[in-house]
Amino acid sequence: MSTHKPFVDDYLSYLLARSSKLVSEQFHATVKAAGLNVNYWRILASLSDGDGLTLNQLNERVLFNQPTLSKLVARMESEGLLERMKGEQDKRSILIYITPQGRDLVNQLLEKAKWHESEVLANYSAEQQELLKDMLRKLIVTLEC
Amino acid sequence: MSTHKPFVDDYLSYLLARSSKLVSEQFHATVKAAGLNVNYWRILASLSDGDGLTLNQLNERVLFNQPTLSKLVARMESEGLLERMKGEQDKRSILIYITPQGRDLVNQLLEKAKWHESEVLANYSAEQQELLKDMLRKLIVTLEC
DNA sequence: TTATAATATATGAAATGGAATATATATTTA
DNA sequence: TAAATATATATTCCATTTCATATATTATAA
Repeated sequence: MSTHKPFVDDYLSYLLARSSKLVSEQFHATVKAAGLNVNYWRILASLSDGDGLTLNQLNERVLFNQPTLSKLVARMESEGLLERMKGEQDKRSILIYITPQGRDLVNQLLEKAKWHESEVLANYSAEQQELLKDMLRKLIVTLEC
Repeated sequence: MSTHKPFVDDYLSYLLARSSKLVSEQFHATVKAAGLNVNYWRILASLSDGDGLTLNQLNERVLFNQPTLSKLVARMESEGLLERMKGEQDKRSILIYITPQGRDLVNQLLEKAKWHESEVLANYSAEQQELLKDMLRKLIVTLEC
């Protein structure tokens, strides 16, 4: 009898990638039903608790590539979800704001996202949920140095 | 004084996506130095502990799209990293094997991946490391139902 | 100051990825 | 068994992303 464990099942990066993909894909259907794609959703969610970020600041949160985010933001502006304004103090930068239309969309989805998360974590106690998130947050801080 | 916590910093899906991306990107430099891209690496790592998987079986592990994996595997075969063989019992399927060249590459990287992981997790006790991985594995099982 | 370097964002060509569909084989049903 | 349906993989076409670079502005140095 073998107790061999496949490499990937004990490899943190794989466990993170797999769980991340599974969670986000499960919610994808809801996002699409609201007329958004996942990238739009991630951008709006990242701006939801405080907009007026520059493109670079936003990019630090969403972790796209700068040209990718640049194009996505331009498209979202043309679709009425975001607004871009030249920075006052630094005229190279652009500040990104959510429009009322974008706000409506994201607010609906924030509710659904919280509900989905509670479904995903239904088997975990409140303490375990916090523990998991804390470990991930700690990991993120470590990795950002 | 505000204790407001941004939505995304308390949102599991975001924490997973962010930590996943940060971990894998940090290792990306090593992968590239070995002459691979991340997709190749994920495919080889997934086959490293037992090849001869069908395209679909492999796709369940790497979580790409079937056409994407199909093309990647074809390319990797043409570059001498993999070999494809028609299935014996089911001739629709193809079985995917690592070539000696692919094996050499992945073996080098498996070592480095383990080392990188130990760096990433240096701040965690052995118990905490297992706890984190166990929670992620449990999450994956939950999500796959 | 003016020249030089650095930074923020945008753009264009090329590579990549995804949705829909084709092809080949297997399975089921009548 | 023949026809219909299902499954595994490949392919085509198109949208998106990426790499390299351009442009505009700011900061630094001579």
